[in-house]
Amino acid sequence: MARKALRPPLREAIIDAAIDTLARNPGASLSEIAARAGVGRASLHRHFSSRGDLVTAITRQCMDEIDAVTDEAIGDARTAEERLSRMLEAVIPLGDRYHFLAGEAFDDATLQARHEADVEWLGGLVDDLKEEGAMAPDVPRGWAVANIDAQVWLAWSQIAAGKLAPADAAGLAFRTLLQGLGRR
Amino acid sequence: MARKALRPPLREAIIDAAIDTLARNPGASLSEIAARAGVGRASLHRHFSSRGDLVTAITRQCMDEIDAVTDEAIGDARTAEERLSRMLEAVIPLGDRYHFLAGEAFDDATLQARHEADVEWLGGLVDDLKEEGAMAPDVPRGWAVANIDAQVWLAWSQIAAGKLAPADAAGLAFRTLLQGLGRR
DNA sequence: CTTGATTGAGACATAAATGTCTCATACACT
DNA sequence: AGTGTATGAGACATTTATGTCTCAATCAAG
Repeated sequence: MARKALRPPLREAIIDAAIDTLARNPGASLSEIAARAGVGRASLHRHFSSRGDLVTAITRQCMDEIDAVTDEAIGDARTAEERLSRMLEAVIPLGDRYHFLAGEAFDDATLQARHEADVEWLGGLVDDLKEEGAMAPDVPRGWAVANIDAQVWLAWSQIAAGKLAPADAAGLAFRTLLQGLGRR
Repeated sequence: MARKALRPPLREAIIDAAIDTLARNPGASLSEIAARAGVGRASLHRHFSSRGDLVTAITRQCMDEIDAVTDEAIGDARTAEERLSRMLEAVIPLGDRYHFLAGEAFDDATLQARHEADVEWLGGLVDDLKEEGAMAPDVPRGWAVANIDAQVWLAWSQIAAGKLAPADAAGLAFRTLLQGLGRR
């Protein structure tokens, strides 16, 4: 036996290449993606019937990675503040793999629901932060959630542009979220 | 006389339509843009020889608007903090017209230079904020600049999504920048 | 070695966007 | 009314991306 799971490391290669390529250029062609994966374009179509299929697959893959990484990073955090900090440290380095998700319209209903669940998870974190007193209670929930997202992708893009040391990124994002750029 | 300047309000209509359309979907076709402008596709090509031409034109237009609006808003501001506040109030409402500029690769050298000048202007504002003590001196300049940009487009997108009242947006962005989301 | 499945290369048809062109119409100006 | 310009509609060729198909080569398992 041992068929389905072990045979094609090629599918993974294509997904990786697609993530890399589409992150740089969301409009990249399947030829580009196949070339980057070192794979014939026909073989790409053997694994993903359409472009939409591929996009759905990499979206799912990215969500899996993010969920896994954050779950693992947050495991032993005792406070919401700590959870936020750990989450930033874990997720920011993944920016180059998933920031293309921003603004992506989820045609797949499952992914749409999952994304909403992720947003809701962030909302819960915001609620907890407020309860702990780490976040001001009058900050709109949606604003806080959107800001957390924005800081993650901002930190990543600064790293990618060589303007920020990877080691400093998470701390800076954390501080900016909770204290802003102001003095003290 | 009175020829060149007064005749074609059509060029403006196309530019407006292009800004609207491309803001929603950066990959929109010229047909879509022409249709939204209520103009034949051929007429679009009479005013803009290529897609690149059009993009350059709307980029310039957006930059003009932003510069004009901020200059006017900032006129009588006495402190850097006040300049930041006024700038946010003035620019955020324009978000739907120019946020597509983010991540746009400037093929035109003039626009590239102009963009860099705008970034540098923001950098100067950051410097002044630090001198005034409104911003912590150890915040990296690039981080602060990127954050200001991010707050603008974040505020706009929250407004566009109906999650934030336009009247609250600038204040929230200002507060988030200087005090963060933290308590007090 | 033989068998079967997977791959790469490339041909092929289709669809869509782009840019050019023509022509009849509408409009502004005289 | 007469003239000239700008427009809208649409035909046209070109390019590019996409998806399907075929065929020979490769590779793994028996």
